[in-house]
Amino acid sequence: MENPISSAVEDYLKAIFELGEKDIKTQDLADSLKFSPASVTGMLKKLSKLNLVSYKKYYGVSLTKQGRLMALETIRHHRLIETYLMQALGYEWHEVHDEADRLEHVISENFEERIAKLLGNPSYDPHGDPIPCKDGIMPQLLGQPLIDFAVGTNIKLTRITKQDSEVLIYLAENELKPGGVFTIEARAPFNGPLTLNKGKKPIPLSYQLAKAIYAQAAI
Amino acid sequence: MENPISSAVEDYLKAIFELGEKDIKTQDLADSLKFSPASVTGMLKKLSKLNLVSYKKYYGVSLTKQGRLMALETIRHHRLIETYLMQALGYEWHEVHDEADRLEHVISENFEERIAKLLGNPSYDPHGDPIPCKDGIMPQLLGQPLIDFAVGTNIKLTRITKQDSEVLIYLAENELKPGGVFTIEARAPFNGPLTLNKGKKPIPLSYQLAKAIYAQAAI
DNA sequence: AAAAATTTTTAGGCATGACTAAAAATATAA
DNA sequence: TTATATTTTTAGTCATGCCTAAAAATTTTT
Repeated sequence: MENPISSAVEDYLKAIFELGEKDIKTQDLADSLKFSPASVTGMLKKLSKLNLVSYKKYYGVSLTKQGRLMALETIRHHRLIETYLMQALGYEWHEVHDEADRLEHVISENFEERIAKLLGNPSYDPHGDPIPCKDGIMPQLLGQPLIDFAVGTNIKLTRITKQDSEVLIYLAENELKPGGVFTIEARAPFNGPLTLNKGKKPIPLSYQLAKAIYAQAAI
Repeated sequence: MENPISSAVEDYLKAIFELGEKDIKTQDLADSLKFSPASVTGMLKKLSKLNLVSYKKYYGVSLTKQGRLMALETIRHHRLIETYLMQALGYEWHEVHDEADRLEHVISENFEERIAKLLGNPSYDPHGDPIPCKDGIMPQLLGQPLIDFAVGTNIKLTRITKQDSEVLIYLAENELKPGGVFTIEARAPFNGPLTLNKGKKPIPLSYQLAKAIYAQAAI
């Protein structure tokens, strides 16, 4: 009767959470999970029956309070694990995501607590993503997209919202990670690339990429 | 066509390996895995088709070379993880087994290598069980069962072949773990209990338990 | 060696969770 | 507003891997 939650369910809840507050469309979920829309519909019915999701046919889904909490727990696992892999096991930035995607479903409360404590209960992971607290409270998102800053501004990076290996390797090579301080050197018109500088050589970033990198104004 | 190996398959291979060299009976496997004999038969047919096992109906199973290597890899994962959990995360002895049983199926080669290196490529886990090398070579088993030693002998514990929480808690409380040095103080006749001593108070061990604890003669 | 007991296998089911193809609903265009 | 296009759902499959009940093979007893 009281079945344990499967990783499939956890993946759906996480994906719904990450698609936002509004009513999520079947298609968007299917794209995000790389499943067929038909499969998604099937699972949504199941999640609905489990009261993890509120689902209106042809209209969209959103998480119930319970489903949201469950999504947050998985995300907490994921982000703690990513932090731990880098901090304690010397993983590179681009290596952590896939590993965390598997581990997040199997670690115990015990494991979670131990690594959280060891890391000093961090509020942000190595990408600058907030790590939800155990009570489901999410630390605030820090910063705004790079493209929102004027040329000449000094900024401190807060968050990188990309996880493609190639991008992360490029960024890591240029020390573009949360905490890094740079100046916005230039910005080409018509959604052209943006150039950062740290005193060394300038670092060009495509418009798309600059939209995915968040920062705060710095001294 | 080329499917990834499931954890179910890994569990079967591990169980077969741990039941020994000889032809393993369906019933023994079923008991060990806590599945019905019918389910075991079904899976054995599948493993046979995958060339992981050589299976003769009504007779028994044993691992093929390939299956053995796969079993050893899972066991290596398990034992490295147990070692890591205690050494790096401060787990208690009795907490590691279940956690390792879940993690062993999902960690990457990368993870395995990193924790192995961090631990200094250990050859034995916290229970004294040998950790297979990556090439499938198993370090030798150390020691003999406690009941093989004469009263008065000084012994060094090498291996505890039990994983019941309660037993492990009892043993840990009395510092009975691999490396511990004791004297065999007494042994009751007719397969009665055995008493160890370390200068403090004597530690009684049931015959059954004493059979499951291995040691070497010490100074 | 035949009968009885035990073990193992076969047969048939079920839950999970993916898929494709076709039907139905909704949204867009004419 | 009707026709067309798109999205979503339904219907039906399939693989995995467990289960129980019954049949078949093997082992033990008499």
